[in-house]
Amino acid sequence: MTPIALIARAIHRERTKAGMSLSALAKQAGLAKSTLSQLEAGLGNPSVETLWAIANALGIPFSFLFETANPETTLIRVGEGTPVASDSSSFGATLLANCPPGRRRDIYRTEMKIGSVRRAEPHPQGTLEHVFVAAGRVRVGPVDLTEDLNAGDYFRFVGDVAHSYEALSEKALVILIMDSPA
Amino acid sequence: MTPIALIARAIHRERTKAGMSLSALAKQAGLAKSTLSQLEAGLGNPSVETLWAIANALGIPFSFLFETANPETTLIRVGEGTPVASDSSSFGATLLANCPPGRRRDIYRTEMKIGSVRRAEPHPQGTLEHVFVAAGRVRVGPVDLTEDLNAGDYFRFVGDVAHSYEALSEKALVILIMDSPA
DNA sequence: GAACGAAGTTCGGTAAAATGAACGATGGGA
DNA sequence: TCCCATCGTTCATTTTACCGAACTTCGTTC
Repeated sequence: MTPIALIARAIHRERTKAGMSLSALAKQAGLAKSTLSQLEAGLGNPSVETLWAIANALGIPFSFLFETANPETTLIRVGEGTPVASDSSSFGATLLANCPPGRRRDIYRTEMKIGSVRRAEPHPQGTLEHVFVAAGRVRVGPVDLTEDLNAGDYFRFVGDVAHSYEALSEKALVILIMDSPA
Repeated sequence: MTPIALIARAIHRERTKAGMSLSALAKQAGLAKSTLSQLEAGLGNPSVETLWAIANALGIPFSFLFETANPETTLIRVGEGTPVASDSSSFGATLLANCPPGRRRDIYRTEMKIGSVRRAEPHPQGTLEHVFVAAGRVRVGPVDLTEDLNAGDYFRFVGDVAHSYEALSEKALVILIMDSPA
């Protein structure tokens, strides 16, 4: 896979995922339409600055443009889960998720305020999302399978279907781990 | 951090790590020495093909050139970190750590009480520990480089040296992500 | 049906990235 | 000491990525 084809597809994928037109993205990124058009066509050979502008306009991390791209959910409430053996009673650990080979896990801190729902378009096939609520209350999950989580709860669900995030308390802080095929 | 400076450092870091001279890398990658020289100097604005050639010549995955990858410790306080742009002001996300290929990340929830220090023996070479404080205050890190963290803080450090965990508040809840070579 | 706006695709001009040769600096080896 | 290989940098030239405007489609509206 040539890197240009990779990026061409990534740009197109992320753009459509974001629901933006080519013209709109070009304007947002401060690029010429023609530039974007050629990039998505797999022609051209974009520079770093160009890619940076695109990633910014799309609201995605820079590295997303280079990604090649069990449908079960797991919910572990505070106090649930099997503890990992520890010598000290003042130190209890619970394994929430072990990492299968051939996967990558990107870690995000996400702050949410009450009143708006963030709908996320499906991520690439095989993506999992691990959500840990640090503070506040949130409602997250696949659109028809959302869970209400309190501080300390852990929830895992598939990210390759439409899903949503919503703060139920005034503010909420969650750790989001995007788990995708390597 | 401008992406060009990021890449400039990444190229230099990976090249020296590989023990290659600038000239040798240029020849191997099929680029002009001058091109590489300027790139490492933080001038220039490389194209994808140029970066691809460099990554290939270095024998590293393409994405390595975009990593913040200081294998040392990284501390991101609440409110710090470069946010991922979002259309919604009520939803802010920060990328704390992207996942390099060939690594596994196990996720733990850890509860700590005040009064005892947990000393951890070194883990296998190459292990990283990601610590996110959900509640309370903790002191963690390599024994001579501990950091005091408040709720919401994120801290990453190498786990292949002796390190310790200690709760500074009555209770503390942290998410621990053990990041080890696959 | 004509008129309009927004979609994405070509096409010359220009700023700039990549080249290749020349440069001074450094370090062995004969 | 001299020679010469190799290091990384600098500079004129060539190549090309990006821009802006013109163009083609495709829906929508009057």
